[in-house]
Amino acid sequence: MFNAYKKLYMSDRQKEHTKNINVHTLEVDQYPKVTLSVDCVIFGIEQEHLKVMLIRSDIAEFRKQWTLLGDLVHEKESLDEAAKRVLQTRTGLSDVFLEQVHTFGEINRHPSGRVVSTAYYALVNMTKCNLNNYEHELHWHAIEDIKELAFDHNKILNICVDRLREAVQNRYVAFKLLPPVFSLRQLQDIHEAVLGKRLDRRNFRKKIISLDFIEDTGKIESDVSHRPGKLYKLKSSS
Amino acid sequence: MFNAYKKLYMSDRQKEHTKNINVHTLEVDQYPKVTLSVDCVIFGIEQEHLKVMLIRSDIAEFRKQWTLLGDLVHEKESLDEAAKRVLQTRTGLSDVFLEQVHTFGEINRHPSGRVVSTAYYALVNMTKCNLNNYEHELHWHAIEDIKELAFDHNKILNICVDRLREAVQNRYVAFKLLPPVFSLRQLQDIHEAVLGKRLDRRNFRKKIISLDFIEDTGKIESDVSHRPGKLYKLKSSS
DNA sequence: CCAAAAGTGTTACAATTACACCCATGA
DNA sequence: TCATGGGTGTAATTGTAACACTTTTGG
Repeated sequence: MFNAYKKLYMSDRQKEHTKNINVHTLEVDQYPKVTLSVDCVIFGIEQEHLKVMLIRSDIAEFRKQWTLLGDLVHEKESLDEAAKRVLQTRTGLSDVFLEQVHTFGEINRHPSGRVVSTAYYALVNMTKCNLNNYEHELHWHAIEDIKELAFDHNKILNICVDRLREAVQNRYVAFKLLPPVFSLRQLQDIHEAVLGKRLDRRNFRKKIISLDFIEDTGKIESDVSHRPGKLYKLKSSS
Repeated sequence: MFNAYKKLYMSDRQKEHTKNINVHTLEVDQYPKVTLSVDCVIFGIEQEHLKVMLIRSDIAEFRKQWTLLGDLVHEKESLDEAAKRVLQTRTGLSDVFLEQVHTFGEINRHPSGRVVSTAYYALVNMTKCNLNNYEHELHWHAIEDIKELAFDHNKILNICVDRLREAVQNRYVAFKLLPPVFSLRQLQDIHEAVLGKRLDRRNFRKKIISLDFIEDTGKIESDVSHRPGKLYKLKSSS
């Protein structure tokens, strides 16, 4: 009743205004639509270097420039599903670490028309990837060697690298790359590659063990030409 | 040449496959499009409580339920611009703290059809807001009192509250709410309201002063019925 | 002089960093 | 026996958390 009363005092212009600005009060069919894509920043580690998967663009404006792996979002799939699909198509992998980072909605970021793109990043085991690199030279690139990418992909890549580093340091997502049984050296190698710096072995061990995620299997490495390291596994509660 | 050679060995199915999955190699006009919206979680502080601006939905499915402030993204505006526009339209404010958080792309999140929505959050000075609450009951709600919202807006709100708390603690965004000259009590009140808990006054002062963002103006509060606090301002280097 | 909030310093605890020697293995 | 990397502890530093009394103002 109080609201009805107020409405009497609302000008037509105010009404019009209020009506038009709230999507949640209206049907959406007649509204402008845009093309949506996902871009996946697929990270892997090889020889203690953080690498990212790139492909050659062949649209005219960016001929021969490298780009991230992306695709348009289909009509009947969510953003997360689209990102999983791109990852699965390019690497053959599913069930890997994949997270949304940011959505890039500038009007002119794509030369062929308006494309809003949501960036995801993934951390995958490169040795398990099944690359389909017949066309467009799908390849891994060390991040320190990457020069200019097509579109706004340098920006996207930089944001995703920051996010990956944050996730490795604070959420220990590097565990997701490990085999069921692993040495602390393997884990430390991943951390060092992602962070791009060496870590103190003693402090690293102390920290990881204090997290109480892992337990000693009693087994050790074999076939190494030095003292073999202990092998650990995730605690069942993790 | 190496690539051309490889192509000879690529099956038609592989070619088809590779071509279709990379948006960056194709024109986009013929692709499926979706409706894009932004949802703004507009935070304010009143009486030491964190509040958020909500409005009543009037689409049938959610009649009378509260929703965040959203709108469709226009054809010629970026996501950031759309979020600024929503904020400006609802509060009359521009130049406030506003950041993108996450994009929600589930297929059935909106009952009227597919709407992908990018969530932003803002922290505004409630006393400067010029609310247009004639229709749909645009109002502030204390976050601890919020029950069920329309759409997936509880989820969006929760993620944005977490983000705001992180930003206040680690990036000190509460400074953005302060007038040019302020007391440490004002700053602490904002922190306490956002975090939902009391902070130790001595530790808080020590921490803030150690950041070296602010300097003493030499002035003190007036018109308070107790010992007046010192007034500070941001250092010019900040 | 009373009520209310401002201002202030020390101690304990936790987390992080720096650092050097011996050990187990394969070659 | 040598080269390689594994395994380990301690001390210094830094950051965080807990805690109580005196001061200044208005009423």
